[in-house]
Amino acid sequence: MPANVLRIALPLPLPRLFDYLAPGGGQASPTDVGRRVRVPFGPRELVGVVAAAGPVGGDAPALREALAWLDPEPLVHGELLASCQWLARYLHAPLGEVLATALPASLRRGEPLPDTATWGRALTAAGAAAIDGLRAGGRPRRLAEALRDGPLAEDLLDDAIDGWRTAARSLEERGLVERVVVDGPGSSAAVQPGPMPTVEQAAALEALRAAAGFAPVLLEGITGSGKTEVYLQAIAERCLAHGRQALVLVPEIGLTPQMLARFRTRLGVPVHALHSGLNDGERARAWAAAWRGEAQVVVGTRSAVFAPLPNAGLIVVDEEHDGSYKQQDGIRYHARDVALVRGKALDVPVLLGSATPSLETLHNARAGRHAHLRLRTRAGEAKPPRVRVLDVRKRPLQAGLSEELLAAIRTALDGGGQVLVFKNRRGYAPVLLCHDCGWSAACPRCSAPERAVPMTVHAGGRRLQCHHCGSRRPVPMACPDCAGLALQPQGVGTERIEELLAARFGDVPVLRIDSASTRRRDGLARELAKLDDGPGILVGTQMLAKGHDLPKLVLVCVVGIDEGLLSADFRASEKLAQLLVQVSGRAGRAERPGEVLLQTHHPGHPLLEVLVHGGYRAFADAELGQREAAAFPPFAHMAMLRAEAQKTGLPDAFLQAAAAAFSQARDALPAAQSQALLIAGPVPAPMPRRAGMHRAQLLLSSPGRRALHLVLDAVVARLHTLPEARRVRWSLDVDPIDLY
DNA sequence: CCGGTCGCGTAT
DNA sequence: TACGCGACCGGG
Repeated sequence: MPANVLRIALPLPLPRLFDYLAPGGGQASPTDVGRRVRVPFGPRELVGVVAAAGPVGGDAPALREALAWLDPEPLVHGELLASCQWLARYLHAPLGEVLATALPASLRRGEPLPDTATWGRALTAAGAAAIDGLRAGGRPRRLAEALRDGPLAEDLLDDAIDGWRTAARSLEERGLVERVVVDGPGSSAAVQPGPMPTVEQAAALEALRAAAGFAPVLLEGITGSGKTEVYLQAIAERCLAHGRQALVLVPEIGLTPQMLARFRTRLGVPVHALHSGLNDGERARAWAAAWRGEAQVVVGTRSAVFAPLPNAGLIVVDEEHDGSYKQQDGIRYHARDVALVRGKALDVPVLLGSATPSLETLHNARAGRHAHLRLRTRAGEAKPPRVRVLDVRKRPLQAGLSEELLAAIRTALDGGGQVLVFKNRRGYAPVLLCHDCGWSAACPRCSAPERAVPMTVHAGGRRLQCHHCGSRRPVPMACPDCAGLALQPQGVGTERIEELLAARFGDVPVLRIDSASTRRRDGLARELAKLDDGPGILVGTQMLAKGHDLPKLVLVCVVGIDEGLLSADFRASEKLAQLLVQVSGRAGRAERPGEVLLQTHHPGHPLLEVLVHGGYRAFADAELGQREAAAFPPFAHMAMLRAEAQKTGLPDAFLQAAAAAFSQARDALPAAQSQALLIAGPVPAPMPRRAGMHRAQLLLSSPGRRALHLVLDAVVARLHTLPEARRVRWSLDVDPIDLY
């Protein structure tokens, strides 16, 4: 009988650890905790992380031996392992799955922690002498000239010269260029000084300076007030001056390049990016650089919250209200909340920045759990935009745009300005309707008998597309029901607005921004470059609400907010208010004040009234009052159990069994907690069918977190063993954002 | 989750 | 009598 075993977390949806003997007949020791191992698992092999090592109980089953160590020393250890363990408990998810989410793909697969040297190119002596001999304007010449002042990192060359690798290869063959190790990604020789802090920025920095150890801080600053300046200063003071690491989370890939560039030029140290635009190798390298403590500044999107920080000094969560921080599948963590947990474990301040803080964060600030710093004035000359609500009831609309709106666009363009038009519907038209018989195109995989899901018309009216499952087909020539030829696109999407604006304002560029154009690295920046400095129009969905500065933007038109005003989801108003404020903030960042037009059929809607006259704060106050009255988050804590299956009835059967288990666990609570904990459902999901699956859900809600988690603790392990669980795909979402 | 096995129904 | 598919099961 072995003295010690390895207790290993494996990436499986099974809520337990698996015991193995150490590889090669070696000893298992507590110092192995955090090392990855390759283990046999049934007929296959998996990569796991040692979660514990120690003696095993007397009647242990025959254990298998792990195959091989993958790390010479612990990889996920100390604070990072503890935070992952906390997260696994909080989400009621297996540790192995949390660790798999936390690790970059290549490390999850078992590859070694990569080398972190940054490679670049340098001119050889022969190369320096040969520059003038290279064909002027050619790529090799441009590359050689770029390297004239010294070696450059590969990622900087990526930014500077398209297709430089081919040119480099030919120059390398001729001995003119060589591959060398350089300083680090984007380390900039010349550090640009920042502007003088405003009075408010100085006050915020002073407050941050006073923070010792863990301190959650809400930095509420209107658009243009210079939150980023505060981040930069705080990083310089708290981290760089003391050789400590800063982690900066940003919402989306779209704004990462600009933010990175600013951090690089201002901080003068290597800034490591961690976002979805990187390939596996790049990601693992950035993670490794953080692990080794070499990366002083890590800027990344959601998953970067799992970057190891052996020498942490500060965590920043920019635009903390942003929905992209919540992972919506697999391990459903919220990066802002994980950042707070890590900040506490690391004993460093966590700076949550936003112009429109989430109600959760505002609530925490009011309860005194977070410090609350404000930036109320725009830095420099910039003036806040004028916001006007356009009542379009009974007005004629073209592609959903009123004459008044079109006139305002004309005026803005004539003044040399740029215009942004928002519409929260992609595609040409949201519905294809037969004018003869009333048939409309519905997605066969997402429609249920009780609820037809329309397919959206795309490609200028030639293609149908389902926004829920992605299926596509051509628009039929004739109506499938009555064979009539009167098929008409109904409603308005961004494509149709683009079509109208292009026809109406043929003298200026009209750019439609969609997910295709922004998917590529720097895609959005490239598209926006087409506008240049001249007048022009941008059309897009809310993805345009953030990112890239547009200094020439003088007019923002928001159309189609009426759906948001009427939505049943309790978070819809919060999201809409945040969107409207963020969008409005994009207008008039330069010397001229911008204008925002909100086109609506509900000009008197309380949300618009409060927002336009009182601003986001007034809205948030009112909304928090309503949430409290209705016992919704942040005044209640929720967990959503979702299930789906090909066969109808199975999700409901599973959730019925789960509801019974929850109800039993609830009865074991003290009476006060028991009565306050609500079990709602099972009910069909708001989309009862999606991509061919039948879906249902069960919602738990409790005023106290304690009671909710006691019940989850008691029940979740049992859910895995329910016979009904085997016949469905189910998931648990603690603190769900969307209740669908 | 994943791969393996078992049992049933239909094709041969 | 072969094989394809779904249901079910165990994994250390």
